[in-house]
Amino acid sequence: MPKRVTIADVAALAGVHKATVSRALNVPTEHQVNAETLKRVQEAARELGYIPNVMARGLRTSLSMTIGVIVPDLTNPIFPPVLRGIENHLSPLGYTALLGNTDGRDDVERAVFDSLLERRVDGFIFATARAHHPLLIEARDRDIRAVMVNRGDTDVPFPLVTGDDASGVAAAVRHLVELGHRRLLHLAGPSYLTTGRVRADAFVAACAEAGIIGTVIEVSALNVEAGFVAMETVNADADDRPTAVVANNDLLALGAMRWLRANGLSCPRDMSIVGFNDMPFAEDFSPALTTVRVPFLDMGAEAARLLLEGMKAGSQEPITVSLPVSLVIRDSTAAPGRP
Amino acid sequence: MPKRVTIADVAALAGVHKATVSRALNVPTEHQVNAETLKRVQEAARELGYIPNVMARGLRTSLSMTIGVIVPDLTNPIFPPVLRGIENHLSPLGYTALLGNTDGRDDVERAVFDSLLERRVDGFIFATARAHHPLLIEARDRDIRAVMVNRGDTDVPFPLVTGDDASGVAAAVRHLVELGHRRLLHLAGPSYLTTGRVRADAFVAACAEAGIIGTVIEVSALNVEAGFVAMETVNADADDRPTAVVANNDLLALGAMRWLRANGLSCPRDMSIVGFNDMPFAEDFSPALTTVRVPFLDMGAEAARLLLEGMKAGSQEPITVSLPVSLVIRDSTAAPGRP
DNA sequence: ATGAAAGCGCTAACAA
DNA sequence: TTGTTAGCGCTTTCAT
Repeated sequence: MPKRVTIADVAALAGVHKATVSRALNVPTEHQVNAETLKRVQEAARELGYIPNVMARGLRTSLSMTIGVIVPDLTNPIFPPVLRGIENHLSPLGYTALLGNTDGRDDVERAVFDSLLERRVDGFIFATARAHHPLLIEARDRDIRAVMVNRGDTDVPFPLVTGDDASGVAAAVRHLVELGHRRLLHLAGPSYLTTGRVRADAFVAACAEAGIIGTVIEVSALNVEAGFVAMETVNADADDRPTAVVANNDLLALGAMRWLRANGLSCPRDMSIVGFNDMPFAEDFSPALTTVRVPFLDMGAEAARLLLEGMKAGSQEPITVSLPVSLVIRDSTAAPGRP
Repeated sequence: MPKRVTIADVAALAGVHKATVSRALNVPTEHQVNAETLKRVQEAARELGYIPNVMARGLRTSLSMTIGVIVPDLTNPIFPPVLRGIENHLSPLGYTALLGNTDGRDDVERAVFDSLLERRVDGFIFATARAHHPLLIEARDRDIRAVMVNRGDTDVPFPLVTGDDASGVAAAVRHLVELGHRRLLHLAGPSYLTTGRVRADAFVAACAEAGIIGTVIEVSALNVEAGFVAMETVNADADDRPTAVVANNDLLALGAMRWLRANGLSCPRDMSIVGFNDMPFAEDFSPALTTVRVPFLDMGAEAARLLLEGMKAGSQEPITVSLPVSLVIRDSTAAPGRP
């Protein structure tokens, strides 16, 4: 809509050829331009309010300087920090992130993926990986540069940036055992998600090591409702019900809290709850949630770094970068039977 | 990275001219192509895995089919729903949203704005408007199509989509008065934000109408810390301290809650609190927050609709669309002096 | 209904 | 150091 000033206009005003303008206005080539000419071009550009056209440049260089970021749902509070981390790393390098939500649906993810391909993104960051994900397999077959974040795929050789889930769960179990808990319940994420499996395995292992009883229930989805529903399988009145819950994520933990309330039970007096992620405002929940903090900002930044590295190298090692997590103890955990 | 199939390859395989392929593959022109040819082209495209190059198309049509969305900070939980609303409206129409965070800094916003201009976005949605915003004035001078969302500018004629703030605040005050409160405090947003002023004015008006005492404190920023800090101006021990707080948004309300806790006071027994926005998980706070629900998803969708409408029309009426809000009563409000 | 030709704005060889 | 030339992949007159 703004009147379009092109490189030709700048060239005319500066009295040089288009190519010289191009050279002058691009950092990597500006040094091969006479200092005076450079100044003249820059002034002409400023005077005309010249704004380079990234589409034209991209067409010529076959580089869009954009990265496609595919997430299940941006309203899940863990993803904004990941995205911010990605952008923090990309922006200074001239890259822009193109966001796509899938709502957890394969057909939507396909559409998003295609749309991003049409925009010729230079690489992808997937937060939607799962076991044997067809889309990731296709991406690999197309020889696309990509990185997975948070969750991984079981059989696709893209780099993965994740939190140290096993340590996190182990720390949570240890914390509960130290408080005196002996019957734990794990609200496990769906087993087709690597986070679901890894954390469940770690839970079982940690319980075994501590010599206590650890039950696992697999939820149907990673949201508050699913957490509530999963809790309905425990008998609220039984004497041998679990005294503490380790949830696959904070949303499930929230669901468990709501279930307690709905059944006239109190957290942590009647049951302790530990979440995972330390999502924003977890400390403001009722009660403040004990949870495992995952460094999502760093996670995003590291994913972006790794992707760019792979793009530059022209090839990618399928390494897994595991970021340290930490247990944040708040008010949702206490010794069993005590407020 | 994927091997690049162009329209020429498709043309060759289908045995037609490039132009025919272009016509066949674009919905608005496909009808001017012979049915048989059309089929042949589509098959060739599919067989080769042809993916149109949006950059090339954009260069030719000078349409990028992208919309720039500028928000202060995506990790503020009210913005993801707005963005989702925008995308929900844009995607089916072939548009993509390009997101930019400003962190509330003018220089960052400038950079984001410029970067979006370089990408030749077809229009803007600003969630960063404020009184006399220089950037918006510049946007208007450049004859750019834009819409403001949530907050407005005082002197720029772009359409604005907002919640019905005045009604929301009035409902909150009425609710508190009905509970028996007579001394209210308003944590007002910065006065350079239209939301800050509009809500503060509505608060004063509502208190006047009810014939009660309404004090206003202007906070320095719209976050939890600022809410906490602002509350430190009230004397926790005084008998005539306010019995209820109406906060400009949920984050400030949260800050007020933390201040109560820090001062050994209880909400709602010692002080009732009403937020604004009904951000995600407001119902899980401690206590569950009474607040004014704003339809952010609709807000985003309406902003996108309005923008596209203005783009098509070639001109924009500076109308204000005010979306209805509703008071959601939870546990943070009660009669004064009672639990 | 289809083809021919031009050109969107830019960069990258190659010359000079 | 600067200019010349060509072309990235697509759409769009204008012919046919």
